[in-house]
Amino acid sequence: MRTHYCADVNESDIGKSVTVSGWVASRRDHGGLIFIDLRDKDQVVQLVCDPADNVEAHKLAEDVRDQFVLIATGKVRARGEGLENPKLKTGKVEIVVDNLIIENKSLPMPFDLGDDKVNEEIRLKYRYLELRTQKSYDIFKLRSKATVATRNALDELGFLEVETPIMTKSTPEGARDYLIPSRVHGGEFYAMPQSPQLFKQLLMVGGFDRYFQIAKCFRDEDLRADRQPEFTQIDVEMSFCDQEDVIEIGEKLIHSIFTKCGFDIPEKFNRMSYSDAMELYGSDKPDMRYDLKMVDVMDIFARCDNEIFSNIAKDAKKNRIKALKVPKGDEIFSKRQMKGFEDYVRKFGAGGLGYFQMKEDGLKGPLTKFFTEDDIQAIIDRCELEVGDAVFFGAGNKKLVWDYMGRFRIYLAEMMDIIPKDRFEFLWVMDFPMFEIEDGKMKAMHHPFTMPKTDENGKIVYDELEDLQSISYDIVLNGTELGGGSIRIHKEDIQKEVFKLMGISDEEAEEKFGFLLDAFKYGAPPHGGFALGLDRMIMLMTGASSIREVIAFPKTQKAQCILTQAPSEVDQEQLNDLSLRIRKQVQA
RNA sequence: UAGUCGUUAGAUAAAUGGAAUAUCGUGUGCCUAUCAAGCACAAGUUGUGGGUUCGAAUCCGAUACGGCUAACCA
Repeated sequence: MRTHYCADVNESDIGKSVTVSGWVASRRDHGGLIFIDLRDKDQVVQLVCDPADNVEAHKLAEDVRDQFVLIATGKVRARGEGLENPKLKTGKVEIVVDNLIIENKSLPMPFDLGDDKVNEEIRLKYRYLELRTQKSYDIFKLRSKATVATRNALDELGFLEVETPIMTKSTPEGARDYLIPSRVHGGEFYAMPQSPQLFKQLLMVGGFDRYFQIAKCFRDEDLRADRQPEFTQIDVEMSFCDQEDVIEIGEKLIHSIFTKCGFDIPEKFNRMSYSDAMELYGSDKPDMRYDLKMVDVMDIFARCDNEIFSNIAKDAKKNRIKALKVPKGDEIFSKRQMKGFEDYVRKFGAGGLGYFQMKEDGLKGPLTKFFTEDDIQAIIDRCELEVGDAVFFGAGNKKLVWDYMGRFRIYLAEMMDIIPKDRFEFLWVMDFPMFEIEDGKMKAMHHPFTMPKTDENGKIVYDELEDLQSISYDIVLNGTELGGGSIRIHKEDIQKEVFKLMGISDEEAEEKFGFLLDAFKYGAPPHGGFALGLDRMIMLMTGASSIREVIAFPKTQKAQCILTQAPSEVDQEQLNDLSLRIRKQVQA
C-alpha cells in the first residue's frame, strides 16, 4: 500500500513518486493551495495539494480534516529557499500530491492531542487517540526495546522463558488476591498470581536451572501514581547460586536493558545494608541522587533537661532521636516555613519536629534552653553545622522516626529542588530482616520462603528474632523500589523452623503451600532470584509522572478502566453458572 | 474510609456577590507559500441538587466524579 513511512521520505527521494499513508496532523488551506501534515506511527511529512498540479486531489483535500486517514501518492520535491522546516525530520522536502485517497474520516478530536494538561479522565476515555501521539509512541517504543533487550540478555545468559498460570491458587500472606469464580466447582475460586513466585521455585525443582518470564502480576490493593492492579514484572530465578551470582545476573540484565535503551549506566551498583538505609535515610529505598543524611543524637539528648526527650533517649533499642541537617536551610526557609514542616511530619504520626538554626552567634531555637553549652557544641560538631544551616529533629519510636524523617527528607529535597534529573542512581539494599512484628505477630518481611542467614552448620542463630537477617536484596533506582529478590529456602527443616517462628502450624502450612513443600522433598536445588518492575523501570527511563503513561490501557485510582467501563455487572445467567449471588447494597 | 486539591463551551484557562471572557479546536466565508499560517463572522445547561440574596461561577450546606496522599501493597 505504502512505499515509504513518513519519516523515511528524504532528499534522496527527490523526483521520485512515493506513496505515504497516515493521519492528518494538521491541514492548512491557503486558498487554492492546501498543505497537509501527514503523520504515521511517529513522524510527519508535508503534502502539498496544488490545483495546478492536480485538480482532483486538491478538490478532495478541501474536505480533509484533522485525523482523517489518507493514502497519498505524489512526487517528492525539495522545498524552496526559506521554506524548509527545521522542526521536522522531513522538513527539507514535501510531496506534491497527484493522487489522494480519503480512506476514512474522523470526528473532531474530543481534546487537543499532545496537550498533557488535558484532564486525565478524558485522555483515558479516548486512550487510543492519546496513543496516536508521538509522545506515547516513543514511550511504547522504548518499552518494547526494553522487553526485547530483556529477552536477548537473559537468553544469552542461558535463561529459559516459561509461562506460568494466570489462573492459580490463592496464597494468603501478602496482598489481596483477585479471584476468579469456578463454574465447574461451584463456590470455589482461582486466584490471579501476585507474582509467579511459587511456580518459579517449582521450575527450579523441575531442573530448568535458569528461568525468566515477563510476567503479568495482579494485586488487589489501592492504586497510587506508581501502582496499578495489574502490572508487569521481569521475573528471574536460578539454581545452584549464591547471593553474589544472583546480583551479578541482575546487574548484567539491568545494564544491558538500559544500554539498549540508550542510557549510560554503571556495570556495578553500590550497596547498602537495610539497617544503614533506615538509620541514615529513614527508608529502605533511599534516593541517592542527593545527600541529606540523618545523624543519631540520642546520646546528647539523653542529657538534656527536657523530659520528653530524655525519656525517649532511655530506650535505645526501641527509640531514635535523629537529626537532619539542611545546608543553608536557615537562609532558605522562613521561620514560618520551618514551623510548617511540623504539620507535614505530624501527618505521618510525628509528635513534633524540633529545629535549630545555626546563626553567626551560635545555635538558636526553641530547644536550646534544655541543653548545656557543651552539649550544644556537641550537636554542632555531630551535625557538622555551619552558619546558615538548619537542623531538624525527630524523636520517638524508631520505626515512626525513620518513616517521617525519611519522608521529610524527600519533601525537603523536592522543596529545595536539589534532586538532579536525568541521572540514574542504582543501589542494592541488602540484608533485610527476616521478620517484622505487626500487631504483635511475626510476619515475613519478604516472603516466608526467603532464606534466613545461617551459621556454618546451616543453623539459624539469633539473639532477638527481630534482628534475624535474611539473604535478600532490593534494587533501588532514584528512590523507587525497582525490584527485589532473595535466596530461597530449599531444605525442609529450615522451612519448617521458619514456619514455626512465624506461628504457622504444620496443618496450615500443608494446606496453603503443601504442593511446594512436597516438591522440596524430591531434591530441591539451592536457588534464588529476583523480579524487576517493568512498568516502574519504563516510568523512570521516560521520566513519566505516572505509571499510567507507560501502560497502554491503564486503570484509574478507583481501579476502573474508563475506556471499557470495567468492571461492570454481568448477566444473571453468568452468575448462576458461577454459583454466585450478588448481595444488593441497600440505599440508606 | 480519611485528608487534600479540583470540576466554567469540545479542550485549556480567566472572571471584587452585579453584562460569563480569552486561547486552541469546530462551522462558514476570504486568501497561492505557510510551518499547528492569516483575516472576518458564528455557536455556551458554570458537575448535580438545595439554601442565602433584589441579584450567585463567586457565599453556605449536601452530593457525585476525578487527581494526589495515608491505611494496604509477603
